[in-house]
Amino acid sequence: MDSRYDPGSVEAHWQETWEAEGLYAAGAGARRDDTYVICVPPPNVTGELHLGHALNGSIQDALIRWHRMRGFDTLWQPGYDHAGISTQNVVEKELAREGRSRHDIGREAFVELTWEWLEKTGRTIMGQFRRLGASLDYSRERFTMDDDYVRAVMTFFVRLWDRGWIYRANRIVNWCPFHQTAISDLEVVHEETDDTLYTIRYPFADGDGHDGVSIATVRPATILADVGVAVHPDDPRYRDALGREVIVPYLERRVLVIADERIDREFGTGALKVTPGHDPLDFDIGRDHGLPEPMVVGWDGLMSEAAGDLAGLTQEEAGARVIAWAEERDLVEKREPYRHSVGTCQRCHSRIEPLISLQWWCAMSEPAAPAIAALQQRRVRYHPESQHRFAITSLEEAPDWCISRQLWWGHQLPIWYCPDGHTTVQVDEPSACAECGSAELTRESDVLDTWFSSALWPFATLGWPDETPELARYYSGNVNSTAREIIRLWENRMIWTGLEALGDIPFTDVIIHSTVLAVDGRRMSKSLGTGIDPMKPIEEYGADATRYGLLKISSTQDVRFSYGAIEEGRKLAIKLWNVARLILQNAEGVTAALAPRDLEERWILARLDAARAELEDAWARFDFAESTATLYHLTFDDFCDWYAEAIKPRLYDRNEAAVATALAALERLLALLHPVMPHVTEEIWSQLPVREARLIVSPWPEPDGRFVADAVALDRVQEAAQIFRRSGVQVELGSDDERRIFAAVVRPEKARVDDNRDAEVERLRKEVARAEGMLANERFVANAPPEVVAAEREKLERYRRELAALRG
RNA sequence: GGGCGGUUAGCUCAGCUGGUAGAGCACCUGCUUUACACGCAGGUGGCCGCAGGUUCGAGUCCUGCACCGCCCA
Repeated sequence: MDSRYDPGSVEAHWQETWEAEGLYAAGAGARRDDTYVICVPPPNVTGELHLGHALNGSIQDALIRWHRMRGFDTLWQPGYDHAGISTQNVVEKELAREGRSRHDIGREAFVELTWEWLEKTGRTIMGQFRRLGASLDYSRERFTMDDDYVRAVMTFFVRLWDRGWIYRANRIVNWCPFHQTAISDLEVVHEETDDTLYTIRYPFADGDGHDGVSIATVRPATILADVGVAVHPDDPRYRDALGREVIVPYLERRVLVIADERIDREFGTGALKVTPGHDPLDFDIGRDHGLPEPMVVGWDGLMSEAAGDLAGLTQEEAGARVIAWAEERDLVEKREPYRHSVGTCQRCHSRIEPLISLQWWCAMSEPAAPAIAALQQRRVRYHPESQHRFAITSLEEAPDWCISRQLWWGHQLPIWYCPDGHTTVQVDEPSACAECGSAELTRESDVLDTWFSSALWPFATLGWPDETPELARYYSGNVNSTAREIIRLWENRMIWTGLEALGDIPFTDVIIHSTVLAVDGRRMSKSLGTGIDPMKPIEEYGADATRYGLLKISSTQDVRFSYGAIEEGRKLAIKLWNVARLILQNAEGVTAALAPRDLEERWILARLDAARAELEDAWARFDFAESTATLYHLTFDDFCDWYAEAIKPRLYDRNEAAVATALAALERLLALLHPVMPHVTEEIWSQLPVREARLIVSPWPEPDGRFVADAVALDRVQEAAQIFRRSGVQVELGSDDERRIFAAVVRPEKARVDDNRDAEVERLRKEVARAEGMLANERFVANAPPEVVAAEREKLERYRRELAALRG
C-alpha cells in the first residue's frame, strides 16, 4: 500500500470499475427478492450540480449502497427533466446572439435546434454524480422527452381528460412578458423593490366631489381596469360607503363599493381598488362578486388597446398620466416611498404580470383525495415530521393546477381541433376529428408544464403505460429524497399520479433534506459570490470526504456549508488508510478469520456490532449526521486508539490468530463505512489478502450477539488510562488481560506524565462532595427512580476508591 | 401575511424518552512511540438567547418575549 492516500486517482478508478463491472446496475449483487428503489429527482437537463444535489446524492447513495450490501435488489433511477422554460431560454439566448428569434426559424426548426444544443452541452449532472461516486444505474438513464416517456405523458393526460379533470378556462396566471408564457409559482422570484404608494380618492358619484373612498396603490396604471372598490364588511370607517358608487379617476367610470372579508384593514386606507384583470386577489373577489374582468395591460407588458388613449405606453408612463390627471383634480392625497416584493421571472427577471389568460387546468380536489388519505394513514411518510403535516395541508389546500405553457419546448398537448371547433383528445395523432370526421386538424399549440411530466417519474421511467417487467418489479419504490421547496410541485403530485395510474403509492418515505446555506448562514448567492461549486471540494478533498462532510452537517432544516466538516471526512479516510496499512503490513500469508480470544478482540467486535446497530438505527430514521458521528468515533477512538494499539505487539510478532482477527475486524469496519465513504473502503478492500467480491456488493455485517457482554470490557482500563495520564498514578487493574492492554496502549514506561496528583485528588474530592450532597438530599432519595439513586451510590463508591488509590 | 427551523465553548455544531454540559476545528503543553505530525496524549475555555412556570432535579417539558434564518405567498 502507498504510504499516502491519494483520493483523486483512487476514486476515479473505482467509479469507472464499478460501472464497467455492472455493479451499479439494478439488481447487482442481489441476494434476496426484496427490492429497494429510489428515483433521483430528475435535474434540469441544462443544469450543473450544486451543493443541494451533492447532499441529496450522498444521502441517496448511502441508502442505496447500504441496501445493496444487505442483499436487496436495488434500483437507483437516474435521468433528467427537459426544464421547459429554462432550456428554451438558453436556446433563445443562443439565437439572440445571432440576432435571430425563435419566430424567425419557426417551431419545428426551433425544437430541432434545441435537441442539437442538448446533444452538445446538456446532460452534465449525471457525469458529476459519477464523480461523487453515486451508484445510479446509469444504463437506465431516462429523459422526460424520450419517445417512451412522451407516450407516458400523453397517456396520462388522456386519462385525466377522460376522468373529466382537465378543463380550459380564463384565469389569472403569472405571465412572463418576455417569454410570452404562463409560468409556475416556483419560477416567480419575489424581489424587494422600492416603489411609490399613492393614496387616491375615488369621489362618491352622488356626492359633492370632496367625499369619497380613498384607496392605496403602487400600480396607478391599473386604475384603468378598476371595476369596484372593496372594503371589509366590519370596517366602521366605510359603513356608510357600502353600496354607494364611486368614480374611478381618469376613466370616470362609476363602480360600486362592495364588502369582502378578504380585505386587509391594516393595509393603506383599508379600501381596495378591485382590478380582477391584474391582481390574483382582486381576481378572486371579482369572480365572487360577478364583476367584469377588463385588462389594460397586454401580453407584452405594455398598455393595450383597451387602455384607450394610453395604449402603447409603458405602465410607468401610463401611471404617471393617471396620477397627473388625478392631481389636477386634487384627488391624490398622499405619495410615499414603499418597499414591497415584486414577482419577477426567475430566468429573465422581467416583472411578472398577473394576467387573465386562457389556460388548461387540472382539477385538484378529486385527485388529491387518495393522496391525502395515504398520508393520513401514514402509508407515505415525510421526514421530518413537520414536513408531513405541511404536505397534507398543501394537498388539502391545493388549487387547480395550471398545466399549460405557451412554449415550444415540451410536450404539446394531445388535443386537436377541427374547423368546426370540435375537440379530439387522444394519445396518438388522429387522422380525423372524432366528432365530425374532418381531416383538417390543428393541434393545440400549448405545451405541458414540465412538472406534469416530472410527476410521472416513478413509473414513466419504468415503462408505464406498458406493463413491463421493470414496472412490475420496481414499482412501488421506497424512498424519495428532495428539497423542501418542491414538496407541492413534485412530491405530492407523484403521490397522486402514482395512485391514479397504478393504484399504488410511488414510495413509502420522503426525505426532505437540509438546505445547504453559505458560510454566512444565508442562502448561497451568485451576486454575493457566496456560492460553492461541489466539484471544488470533491477535487480538493475527495468525493468520500465531501460526502462525509455534507452528511455530517445535515442535521437541521437549514445548515451552513463547512469545509471543516469535509476536512474531517478527509482525516477519516486517511486514518482508515493508515490503520489498514498497519494491519496489512503484518498480514503476509494470513487470511481473515474471526478468532477472537483476547479481551480487546472481543471488545472491538462488540463495538463494531454496536456501531452497526447505531448506524442502522440512524439510517432508519434518515439521520445521516448521526451516522457520521458514529463512524468517526468508531474508527478513531475504538478501532485505532484502543484496539489497534492493544494488538500492536502481537501484530509485530505476526501472531497469526491476532492478525487473522484483525483482518476480519478491518473488513467489518470497511463494510460499515462503505455507504458513506465508498472509494477508500473499496480500495483497501481490494488489497485484502482474500476477497470473494467487491465490497460494494459484499454482505453488510450480520449482528453477532456473542460479544455483547464485552462491550464494556475496556471501561476499567480506559478509566485507569485517564487517571494515569492525568496524574501519573497507576490504578490497580483486575486481570492480566487488563494489565497487558494498559501496558500496550498507555506504555507507562515511556510516557512522560506531569505529576498532577494534587489536581486529580481535588477533582475527585469535588465529585465525592457532589455525590454525597445529592444523596444527602432526602427528597432526591425519596422521589428519584431507585435505579438513579443506586447509580449515584455506585459512582460515589468508585470516586472514593479512586481517591483512596491516589492517596496511595 | 402563512408555514417551519435555529439561538449551547473563540468558530461550526451534537446533546434521543429530564438524572454530573460534549465533539470537531482553533488555542496552550508535552511526544523523532517501526500505521498515521492529515498523528498521539493532556489541558484552557460554557449564568446552554431572555423572563416566568412544572419538578427532588430543566440545555432537555410548558408559557411568554427577543433576535437570526429558511420555505411559501
